[in-house]
Amino acid sequence: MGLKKIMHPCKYDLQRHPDGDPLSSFLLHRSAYSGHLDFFTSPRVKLLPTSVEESTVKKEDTVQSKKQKTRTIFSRTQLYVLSDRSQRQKYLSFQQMRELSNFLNFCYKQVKTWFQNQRMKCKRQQENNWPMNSNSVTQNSSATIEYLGFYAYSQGFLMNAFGNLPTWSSQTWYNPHWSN
DNA sequence: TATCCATTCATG
DNA sequence: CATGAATGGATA
Repeated sequence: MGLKKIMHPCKYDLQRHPDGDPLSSFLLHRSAYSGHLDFFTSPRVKLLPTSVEESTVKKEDTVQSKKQKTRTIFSRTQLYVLSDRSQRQKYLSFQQMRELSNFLNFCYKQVKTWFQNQRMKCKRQQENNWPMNSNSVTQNSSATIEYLGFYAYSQGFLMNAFGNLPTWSSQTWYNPHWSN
């Protein structure tokens, strides 16, 4: 009727990770976490040590309560998993994306969007005759191994081998709104 | 349905 | 200002 399309409530919602990334904590624990791991020493890593946590502050009550597009800041771990996957596989199917989103704890839509943007970015670089130097992400990282092994990703099974998920399992900071 | 693409717009 | 997540339209 009068309403063309219901605005999804998930659209303009504050979309920040309360925590930098639970994933990394988990991964750190899983791997030989000796003191401080350099972990993701991606060449493109920007200096944001506490930034992640700082970024958490959302402008919730700012007067600018207009339709602000929220730009999600993915944690380095999440980005790593995403890039790693994108390098192997350019296109994922629903299932794969859903599984991935499930693992990373954000919705399918976000994964899809990320992959899309990633493809465009990649394309850009090729068109610009980029030197194609440094391989972006570090080739090998325990993260991938852990991540693959833990979730038996290739198998298509979504089960955690350890049974007990840390507090961050989901629900704490998972927005049901975004599961679109 | 998803993807491509230009564009918007929040962040650093 | 550059990067990049998210949007909307066009298209298959």
